[in-house]
Amino acid sequence: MLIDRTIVRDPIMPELPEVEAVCRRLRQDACGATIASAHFPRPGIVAPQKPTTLQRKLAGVRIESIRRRGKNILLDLTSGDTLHVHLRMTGNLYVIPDYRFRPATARGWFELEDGRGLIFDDFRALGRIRLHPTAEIDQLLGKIGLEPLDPQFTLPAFKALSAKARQPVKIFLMDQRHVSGIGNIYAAEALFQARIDPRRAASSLSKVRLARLHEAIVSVLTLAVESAVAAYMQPDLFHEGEWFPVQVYGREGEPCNRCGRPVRRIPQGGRSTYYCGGCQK
DNA sequence: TCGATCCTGTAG
DNA sequence: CTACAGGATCGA
Repeated sequence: MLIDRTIVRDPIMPELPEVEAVCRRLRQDACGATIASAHFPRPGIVAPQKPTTLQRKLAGVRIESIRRRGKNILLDLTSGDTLHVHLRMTGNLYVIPDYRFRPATARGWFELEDGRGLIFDDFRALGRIRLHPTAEIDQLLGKIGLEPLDPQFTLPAFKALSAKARQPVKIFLMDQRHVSGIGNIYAAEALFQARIDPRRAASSLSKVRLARLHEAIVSVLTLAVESAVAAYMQPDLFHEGEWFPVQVYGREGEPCNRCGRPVRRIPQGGRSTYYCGGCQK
């Protein structure tokens, strides 16, 4: 197999800002492109659908538009179907100049009519690709919550959601049924900015804290989208960088940038939560 | 609400 | 060797 060694794309750790950056790049590179053939060397990526079914339905179809919903990437096709891609932990989706020079970690790939390749790159192979009629997509994603950067994500809407949630607020933020697109990093960062203890029940937060958290979510994600897009739109080379000034995530034991006390790591819902016990109450 | 599961890789 | 990794789903 031919292996690409010139185009290096590190895993992008996809939460909302990174997925948004991928979508913007794809709109530039893949909108209007026609799929000549589809290939799924790892059938688990499309399960429970069959690779042969997708191959049949995708051949000769044009990509009309590209949307994002939470962490989901939606490619609307001229056939009336929508290709639904979820990057999970380590996935990436991008176009390369020649489909033959794809990386060994391409778990799904599409030969485009002009010879380029649309690559679903995911070394851990946890990501998913599905094909559904466009008309059914909204229903399939119906359980997904509000877009945190949409105008509908108002403080009253956020308040109404949190009032019903007995979960710790960190778990609540990562629950895609309430607000969509927030993952482990940005949940921790928003809570730090809002100075809220991640262990507190979402429904127990005061008006003032809720307002602070709402504002923190919007400002953290807005900054992260801008930085992620700027980094990802670079044409040739992309490396994961310090595009977001991380305050607590992954900084266990290091001094808090606000009060100097060591950042803590605790398990929550089977994941790590990072926070400062000194200034997050 | 927990743990297992899907995978591969790295750090300790 | 074990623990952990930014996600999501399933069953107990």
